[in-house]
Amino acid sequence: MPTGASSHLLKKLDMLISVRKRVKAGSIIYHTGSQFHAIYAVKSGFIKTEILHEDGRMQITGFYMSGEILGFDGIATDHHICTSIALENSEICIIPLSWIERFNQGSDELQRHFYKLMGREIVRDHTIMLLLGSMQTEERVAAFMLNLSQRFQARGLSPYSLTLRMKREEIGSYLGMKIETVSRILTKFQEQGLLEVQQKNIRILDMNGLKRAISQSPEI
Amino acid sequence: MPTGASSHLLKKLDMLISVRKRVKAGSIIYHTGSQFHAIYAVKSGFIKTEILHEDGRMQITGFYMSGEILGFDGIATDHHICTSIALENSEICIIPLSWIERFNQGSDELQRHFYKLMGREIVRDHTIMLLLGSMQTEERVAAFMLNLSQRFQARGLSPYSLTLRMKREEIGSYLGMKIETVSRILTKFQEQGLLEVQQKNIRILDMNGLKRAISQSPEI
DNA sequence: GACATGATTTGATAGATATCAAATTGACAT
DNA sequence: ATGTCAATTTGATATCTATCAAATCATGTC
Repeated sequence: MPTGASSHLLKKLDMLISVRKRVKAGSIIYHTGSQFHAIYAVKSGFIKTEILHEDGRMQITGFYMSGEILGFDGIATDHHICTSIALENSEICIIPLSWIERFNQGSDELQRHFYKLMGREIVRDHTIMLLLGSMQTEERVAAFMLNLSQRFQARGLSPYSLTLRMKREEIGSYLGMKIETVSRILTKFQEQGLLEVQQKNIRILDMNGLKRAISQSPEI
Repeated sequence: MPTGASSHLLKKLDMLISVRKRVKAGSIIYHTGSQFHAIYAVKSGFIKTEILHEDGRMQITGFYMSGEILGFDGIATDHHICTSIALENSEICIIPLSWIERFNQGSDELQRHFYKLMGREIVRDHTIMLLLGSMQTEERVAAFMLNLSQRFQARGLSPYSLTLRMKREEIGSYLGMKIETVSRILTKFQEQGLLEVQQKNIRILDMNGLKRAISQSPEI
């Protein structure tokens, strides 16, 4: 899974762009159907994006933390297909479309960076498709924890001590399973000595064990 | 689901680019790990892309038909994360990265188009994530058939008569289910009078019935 | 501290899908 | 036509996950 820290570009953007905004936990950054006019870089905090099907079904499509960029879902149609909501008090950088286009005219490098950022979103999505389409629930949860661990580590935090900002239900939605299943698997991992679970605080006790939990597919 | 016909840009590209190539059924257009240097527009035929997990698991991430563009999975890391294989004799346009960048310098409109094309891939991926994460197998198959139907229609073909270019196993991989399940559901749909199935030829008998098959999720 | 509320966990059971095995079909070469 | 091989379908069963119900826990309020 991609670590997601796009430090190189973000440093550039940081110098160029200073349209920062604070968003409170629970507040909506953009919602489905709204006009697309910017992408958003997370400076601090935790953001989720979710997509809604006509029949009312909803699925969380991503969790974004500092250094990651959301909002690309609006480019294709000029309207966002997702809703993005802050999971805690967060700080975001607003990067208007017009800026992107203007910068691109001037800089080959920046232009290529934006392509890469979008490309990263595509890679991330494909990884999730693989996860949802061909892994079992335990494997998905293990992959999720390892992914979070890597992203924490990429930010200078401990890869062994995770503070979840989302509810069990949101993990379940993201991973395509019910809340009870998430809970049971966390309990099981704890019993196996892979994790220590205390509400939203997860301690990874056996990193290799978690990795093994992914690879042990029934087939092959 | 997105229809995927990006006729507007493709007409432009058609005039600008004439690096066409014929690919035989079964041949690989690019493979996982290979250097990214171009994206590919399908002129005719049918292409699949698949992603491979370290432990050997494989999943098909997309089927591409005329007017659709593949290869964006390589932009993020400069190396493709998918392998793309022609499902029948096909014709593709090779659009080198260098051309894209050169064009963008000159034309705002083309530049925006490329962003939109990548954005479309992201929307497509999110739709599949929703499908894999929160639909049951019957609903997924129904959604798949309706999606194909729309894409056939967008190309001037009958939306009621579908010729599948992929095997049942490939449908299963794409939809996150086993081949037997695909087969059983097609049989069931046929018994319900929704479809007429003759090997790879599908006739849609009840379009609204298929749509209803998607929306009837157990929960609301 | 007792209470109210929402989140999470746990248990029992039902339902959906995978697995395994076998039969059938189709395409193609001989 | 006949045989061969791959693809597909079908059936019986096992496994996994969801569902429903209840208990427990955490948090904030009075």
